[in-house]
Amino acid sequence: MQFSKSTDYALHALIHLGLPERDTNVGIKELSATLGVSESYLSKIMSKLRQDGIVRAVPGVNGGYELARPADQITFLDVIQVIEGRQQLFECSNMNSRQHQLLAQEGAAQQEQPARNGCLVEKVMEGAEEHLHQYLREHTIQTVLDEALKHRSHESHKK
Amino acid sequence: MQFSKSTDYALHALIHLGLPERDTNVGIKELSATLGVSESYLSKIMSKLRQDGIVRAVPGVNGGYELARPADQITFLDVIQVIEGRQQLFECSNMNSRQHQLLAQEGAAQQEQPARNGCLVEKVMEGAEEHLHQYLREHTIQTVLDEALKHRSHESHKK
DNA sequence: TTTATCATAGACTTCACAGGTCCATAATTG
DNA sequence: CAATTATGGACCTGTGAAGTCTATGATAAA
Repeated sequence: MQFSKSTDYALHALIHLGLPERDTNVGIKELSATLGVSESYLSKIMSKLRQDGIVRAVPGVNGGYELARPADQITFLDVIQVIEGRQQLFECSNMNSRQHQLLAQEGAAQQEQPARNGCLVEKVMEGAEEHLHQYLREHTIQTVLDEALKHRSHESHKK
Repeated sequence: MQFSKSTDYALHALIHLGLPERDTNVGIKELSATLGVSESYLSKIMSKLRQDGIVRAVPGVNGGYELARPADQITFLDVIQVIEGRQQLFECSNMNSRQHQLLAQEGAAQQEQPARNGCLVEKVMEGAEEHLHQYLREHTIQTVLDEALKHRSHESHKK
């Protein structure tokens, strides 16, 4: 149960694109050199980000990538869902086991409750996932940029 | 990024052990029949739970498993960490990339800040993980049992 | 219009691990 | 002792993460 390295690379790449000093397009060479990942592998990740409208890409000389929208409108959840997919964190694998039938016995016997209300374990997990998502929606690429710049200015202030 | 099926099985097995009607030990046969999983596979999961002190096991005739402590003291987090391991949700894979050096440049230049404060992306993720864990600590096997029994009594009340 | 530069997409490889089976062994009770 | 139950290890298989390589397509500068 861990986020993939691709998610790591994607987030770091987006942060690089969001740094204020560089307003022009950033090529895959610079990105891969900065992150320490191969160009070919990082390319696929960037492609995914482009397909989902997180970044824009222009080919040709002086081409490269740039953020498709302001850094404070790219949430951690956005990035994670693009790379990891949108499958839910937990999925009950045996909804017609004897256990689930037992836990819903009365309703089924009298046909009063035709809508099988799903797995109780799954419900708890859905709550957990929603909590997690809420947090990840509140944190954006800009959040990290702010933190980085705060450190910098704090250091240069001490000087 | 999904919890494994083993976690699913473990949680459902613990719920079965926590049901009030059965006070005696529950064998692997009954468990596997109830959950719809093979005995051999479920055995290994139960062994893990035993090694971590979640359940007790007694071999021999009329042996089986029982909860090692009250159901309200077995949290979802406990179970998940036993099965999935205790590795963190996110780990920055290239802490000495050019990007991290750039984001910590001033401090390094003047040697005033020898302690490299970790990756900023990782920090956000650690916050997310802590949120998730908090939720998972607040939900126990008893939480699900209560929910299940509430449904039952609600149904029989309508009758 | 050619050419160098860049992104894109697909095929392919490697490796680790989830998911699962099977068997031999040990412990317990009647 | 014998039947029953849990434990541990060896083993198999499929899938997906992680990564490389190559051919193709788009673009801008010369």
